[in-house]
Amino acid sequence: MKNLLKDIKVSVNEKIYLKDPESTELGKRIVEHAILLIDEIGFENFTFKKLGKKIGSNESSVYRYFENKHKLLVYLTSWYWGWKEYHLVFATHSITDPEKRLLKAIEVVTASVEKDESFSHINEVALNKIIINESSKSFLTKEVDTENREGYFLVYKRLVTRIREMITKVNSDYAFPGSLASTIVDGALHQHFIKDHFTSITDCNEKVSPSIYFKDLVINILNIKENV
Amino acid sequence: MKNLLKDIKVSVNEKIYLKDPESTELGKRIVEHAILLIDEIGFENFTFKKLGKKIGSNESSVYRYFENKHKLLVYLTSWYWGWKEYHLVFATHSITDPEKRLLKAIEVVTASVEKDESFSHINEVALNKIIINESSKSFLTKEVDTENREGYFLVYKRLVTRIREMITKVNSDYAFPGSLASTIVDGALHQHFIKDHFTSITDCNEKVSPSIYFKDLVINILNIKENV
DNA sequence: GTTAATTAATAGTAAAACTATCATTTATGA
DNA sequence: TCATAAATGATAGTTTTACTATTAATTAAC
Repeated sequence: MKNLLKDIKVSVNEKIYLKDPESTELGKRIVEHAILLIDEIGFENFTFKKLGKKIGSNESSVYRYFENKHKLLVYLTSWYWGWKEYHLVFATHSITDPEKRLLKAIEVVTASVEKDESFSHINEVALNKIIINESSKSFLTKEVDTENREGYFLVYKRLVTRIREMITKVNSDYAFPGSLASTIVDGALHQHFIKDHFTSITDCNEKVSPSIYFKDLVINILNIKENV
Repeated sequence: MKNLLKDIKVSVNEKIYLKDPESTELGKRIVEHAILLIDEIGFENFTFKKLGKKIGSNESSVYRYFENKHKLLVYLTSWYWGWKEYHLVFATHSITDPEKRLLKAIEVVTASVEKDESFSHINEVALNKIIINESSKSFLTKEVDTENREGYFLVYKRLVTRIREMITKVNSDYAFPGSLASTIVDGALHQHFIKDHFTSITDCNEKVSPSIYFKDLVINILNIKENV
């Protein structure tokens, strides 16, 4: 699977960038080091000036690829969810049993990225940390409705929709498949965050992953039989 | 209940502010209009200069109460969760049946604030909108561990802990009471957000509230009998 | 009614978040 | 391979943010 995924280009909505960073060497360096720098100093402290310095390039050059750092964050989250979607599709397409399929899907979307799969220039481990710590800032803005209309969050919504459909396949009587699917995706990021920072309010830790918690949750809610 | 709650002072960790805004008229005006202004223009666009102008006062005066706008946000979220905690305690303390108690607690923490209860100078409807849209920014920072050690998030964690304990009372065999409690509190905010902005990925709407979804979820997970 | 505390007004700084211009390097294709 | 276009780099400049410092004016307290 790793090899198959290696050569896939994750496609991101063209409106998010001014110039496709995948189209040039500089663009790739910008994305590569933006990920490392945001992970290192946090999104609030991240600036294009610092990024320019880090890649031995210029602030103004970065501005030719992304309007501002918010758009860059939207780009990174969109890329991440697109990448997760590929993993999900690959990991589940050969599974015919709906229950097994759903559980595998949950495993994929709730799992944290442990080692860099070297998908081109992108460090997925660092990117995953950014998604946990920063991604909600990409939509928690006053511009969310305009940007949503422009399609900035399509990949994310499509991923949630895929899980919703799998839930419905398992139990068509369940009344809240969409809410459950969005709770799993958002909730997993939240559990990952609090297991690292607010340990007292979660049961997740090194041994019990958010995956285990959410699979158990879904098994209970949808009345999946034990021997799946 | 409304009258009882009216005279309670929600206490916020002293380290969060430089000078207690509840102690002076100006302080109250700062908090009152900060809530309205952040709700209006969003946290990113909010500045102490704009707030000073709005209250006919000075930027420098605001700085005497709060170090910066981040601390002000921490203050507001802490106040909100303290206020919610009072509601939860009042609404549940007379209920002896653990299952009914838990469901009432979930109702309280997942419900959106529909009308201003006029708790002194604070507009709870606007504040609730801020909690939905901005509150996660208060802990999604590089300083989260330091600030957590200083007790900035104690009220929030205590509220989650109360729900965790209620869950355990209902079903002591359930393995993830903490994760479930935190999922409910965080997940409810998320459902409120997406029902307003990403309608395609939720089943919540004007008729189906996040409360209904989460109560059903908990009933299923903890095997609560129907006639509660 | 004096003194202390609080608030208001003003000014100033450093950095962020850009925009604009022009020089230089690199790529393309006739 | 030379000319031209495109991309990048360097520099400078603007506005706004996020403060700090100082002093003046109010208000409160004893």
